[in-house]
Amino acid sequence: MDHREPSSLHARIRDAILRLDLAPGQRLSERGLEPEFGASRTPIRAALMRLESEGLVRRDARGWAVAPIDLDEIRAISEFRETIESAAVRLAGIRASREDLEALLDLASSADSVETPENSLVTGTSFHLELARLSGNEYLRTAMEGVMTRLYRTRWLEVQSVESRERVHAEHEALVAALLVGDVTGAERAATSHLRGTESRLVESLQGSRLRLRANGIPVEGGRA
Amino acid sequence: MDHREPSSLHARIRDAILRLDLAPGQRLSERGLEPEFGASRTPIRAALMRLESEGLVRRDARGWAVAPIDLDEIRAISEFRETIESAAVRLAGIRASREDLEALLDLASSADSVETPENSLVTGTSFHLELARLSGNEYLRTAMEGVMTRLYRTRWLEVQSVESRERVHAEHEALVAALLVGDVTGAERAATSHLRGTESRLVESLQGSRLRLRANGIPVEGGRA
DNA sequence: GATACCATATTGGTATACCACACCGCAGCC
DNA sequence: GGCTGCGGTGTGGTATACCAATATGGTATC
Repeated sequence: MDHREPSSLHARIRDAILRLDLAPGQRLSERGLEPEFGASRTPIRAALMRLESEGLVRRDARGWAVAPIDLDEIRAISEFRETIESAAVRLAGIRASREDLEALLDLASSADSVETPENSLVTGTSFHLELARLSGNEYLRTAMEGVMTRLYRTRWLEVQSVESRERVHAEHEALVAALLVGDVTGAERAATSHLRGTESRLVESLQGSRLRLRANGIPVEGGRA
Repeated sequence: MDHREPSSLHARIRDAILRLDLAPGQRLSERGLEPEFGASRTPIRAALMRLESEGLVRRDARGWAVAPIDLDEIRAISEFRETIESAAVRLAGIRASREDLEALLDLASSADSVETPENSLVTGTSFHLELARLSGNEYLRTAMEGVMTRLYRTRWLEVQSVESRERVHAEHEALVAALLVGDVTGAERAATSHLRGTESRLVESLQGSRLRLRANGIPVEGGRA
């Protein structure tokens, strides 16, 4: 690290996991993380417990491990997400002000989200999180946050190609456009088809890259196909 | 407690909160809980952190406090719950086996759930949790668990009258009955109207008992009415 | 050569000492 | 009499020592 570290320990370990610096499935030990993150066991333990509740880290009889990427889990989360997101769209359609929606459109239209995978990932996350916030329901927002966190690592695959990034970009814009003209059912439909397309492409890439990921030492569990 | 304590520290503090032995809003200190629960700060701290992630305890600049009961939050959770529950019913209608549904009907029909407030509370919680489990989606189940936990304390009010308990009992039976004959939309409708009725009665009782609760030193925040 | 056993290192779990900060009350000064 | 400053007390945050359980690897024996 060449600059100071303003983030909390939790945020730093979280980022290491989300950026795949800590590989899925990798075992972690509290003492082993001490030198790496320059903290003692107590705060590291606290961070791990919080990460456990966010689904990024697991604890078993043998100790801690970075949560593996599991195809069946991805499918279940995607299904859950569909519920959350369509409720969020519906409520946002009722409650969001025009200014809110225009700000959301700005976010969705942000051109540089297409430029790099990381931009696309970050902007896409913000978009869905902001949409959930506009539902006016804090619990929907929190649920969406959990979903985005749990899907983040696999979405690295989704944003690799510029075509994918452009498609996501366009679908986000279309969704907000529908909301802006008061077409809530259209927006819901746009959200659902966006998610279904995204999920199937995600699962496909994941299946396609299982061998590659495994070759890099990243275990990929589950998956019927 | 007249019997040994097999439960984890987390479960014991959780129960104390849910049974209102620890009052909503009450401040907690890590050292203060040591003698009360016979553990040292480290595990108490761990339990508090977990309870924080479950929404039963809060942390602010001044320290820890039992989460207050807030009318606006109840409304938001109820709205969130409607989303979760109707998705759960729909998926359970698709995926649950006949045996699963019959077991659920047994649970819903259990006569002693009407007898005492505590029975009604416990059985009702199990019912909705089991229903969510039958959705086959672990994330829906977890979300339902969070919802039931957050609503548990206010539901003490709902289960006071025998009429309430009987009504809940009947509505649960009707919901499963609809699922058993394959009437998924009917079951969804039953769930939604059940929740809406429950919520409005809940909020009403809560408003009605604000003064009483406050008189007992239990703070009740929020509420437009 | 295989197997059983024992020493050891590593794990998370717990207890506790110390720290910095913040609030509160009392006392002394203006 | 009121205001200001200072000390005491209580808070969570951190570091660390110790414990029990377990996995592991090497060695000795059969």
